[in-house]
Amino acid sequence: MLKAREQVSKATIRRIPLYYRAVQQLQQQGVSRIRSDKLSEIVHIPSATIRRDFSSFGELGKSGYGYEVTTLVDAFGKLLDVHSKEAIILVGVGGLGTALMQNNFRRNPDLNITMAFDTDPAKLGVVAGIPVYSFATLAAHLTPAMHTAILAVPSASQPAVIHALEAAGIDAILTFAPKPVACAPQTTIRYIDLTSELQSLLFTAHQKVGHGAIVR
Amino acid sequence: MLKAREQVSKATIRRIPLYYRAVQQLQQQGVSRIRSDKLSEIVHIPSATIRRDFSSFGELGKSGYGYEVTTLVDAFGKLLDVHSKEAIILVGVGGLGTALMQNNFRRNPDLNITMAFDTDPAKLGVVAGIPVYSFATLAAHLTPAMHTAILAVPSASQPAVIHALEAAGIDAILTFAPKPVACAPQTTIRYIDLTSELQSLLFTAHQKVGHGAIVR
DNA sequence: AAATGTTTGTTTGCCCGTTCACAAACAGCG
DNA sequence: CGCTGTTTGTGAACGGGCAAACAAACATTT
Repeated sequence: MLKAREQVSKATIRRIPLYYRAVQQLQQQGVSRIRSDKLSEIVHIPSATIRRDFSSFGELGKSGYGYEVTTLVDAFGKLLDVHSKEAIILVGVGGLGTALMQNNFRRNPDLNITMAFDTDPAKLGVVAGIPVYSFATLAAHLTPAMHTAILAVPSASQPAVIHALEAAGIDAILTFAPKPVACAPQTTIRYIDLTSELQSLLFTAHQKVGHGAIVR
Repeated sequence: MLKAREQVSKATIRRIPLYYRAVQQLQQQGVSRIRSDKLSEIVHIPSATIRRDFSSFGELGKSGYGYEVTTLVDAFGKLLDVHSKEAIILVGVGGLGTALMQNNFRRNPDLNITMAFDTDPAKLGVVAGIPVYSFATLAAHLTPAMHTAILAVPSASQPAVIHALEAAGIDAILTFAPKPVACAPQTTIRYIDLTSELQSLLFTAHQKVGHGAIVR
C-alpha cells in the first residue's frame, strides 16, 4: 500500500499536514469517499497537484471511484508518525512561549510540549500544567527520546541556545527568532519570523493593487 | 537609483526583510561597506542570489568595491515602506493574540497593532496598552487608512471574520488559523499554521537521518 | 457481460527560481 | 595615468515544482 520512502518533494511534504487535517475532518463528518476535484475545493490546491502528491505515496485511489477517506487518513497518519507521542521541549517562557504552552497543539493530541526551560529564575515553576526548569539543567532533564525543540528566545541568545540543544541531542528545531545561525549538519531548523512575514505581506499587498493573492 | 517596480519575484520579496535587518545591524555596528560574499556568511544565502536580488532593484553596488551600507538601508527601507506607520488591527484576544499584543513588533517601531477585537465581552478593555473592542463594532472603529489585519481566531469562525474584514476595507491578512478560505480577489492572505510547520519539520527530520537541512 | 461514463496516475511541457561563470566596471596603487 | 586585482551584474545552463492532458483502470448501468 505505502511506497517505500523514496524522495518526496519538499513542496509535497509541506502539504501533507493540510491533507491530513482535511481528510480527518471529512471522516468526522461521516464522508467515506472523496474525489480529487472535490478535495481541491476544500484545500484550495489544484486537483492535478493533489493526485500527483498522493501518487508519490503509492496507489491510494481507484479510477472512476476516488479515494477511500479511511485509506487517506491511515496513510497520512503513518507518514506524519502520528501516535508516536512526540515529546517536545520549549525554550523561552516569555509572552510567545507562554501562549504556545497554553495552546500546546491541542488539535493534535500526540504533539505535546512536555517541559520548558528559561534562564530567568522568576519564570521557573509550572505554566499551563507544564514544568519550567532552569536552562542550566537542560541536559539533566532531557531523555534520549527527545529530539525536538521550539525556541521562543531573543535573537541575541539564540546561537548559544542552539549550540546547547545540539550538544544535548536535539536535531529538529522550530524557532521564532530571525537571526540566521550556523548549525550542525544533522540538525533541521525551521524559521518562523513574524516580522518578516508581515513585512513581505505588506509589500505584496501594496505592490499588486487590484490583484489579490494567497501567499503560502 | 531605484528601479521602477517591475516584477520582483516572490522569492526575492520574502528575502527583503532579512536583508534589511542584516544591513541595519551592520550600520549599527559602524560598518560602512559590505561585499556580497561577506553578507552571504551573515544571512546564509548564496552570494549569487544576493547579487541577483539586489540587482532587481537597480544598480546598488560598485564593481570591485561592494555595497555602501547606507545605500542598502535606504533602498530596502523605501521598498518595505518603513516609516509609513502601518496601523494594524488584531482579531482574537486569546493566548496567542495576547502574546502578539505584548510583543507588538517591538523590533520595528513603525509596525504597530493599534486596536484589537474580540467577541467575548470578558476580553474587552485594554491589553498591553492596546484597546480591545467588541467585534460587532468593527466597522465603527476602522478608518479608511487601515487595511491590514492579524487573525488569531479559531478556525471555525475564520471565514465569517474574513468576510467582515473585507467588507470593512481590509485587504492584507496574516492568519494563524489553518482553515483554507476563499477570499475576494484583491485580498492578500498569508497563512501561518504552527501545527503544519511542526509536522513537516518532524517529517523531514525523520526522513533525512544523517543529512541536516535548513528549511525556509 | 458489454457498454458507458468517470476518475485516477502519469506523461509532457512549461515556468520560476537558483547557480554557474564571465565580461565589464570600478577601486586602489604605484 | 596606467596597471592590477577585485567585485558586481547578468547571460546561460540547470533543476524543481506546477498545470494540462490523456491513456488506462475501475465503477456503474443496462
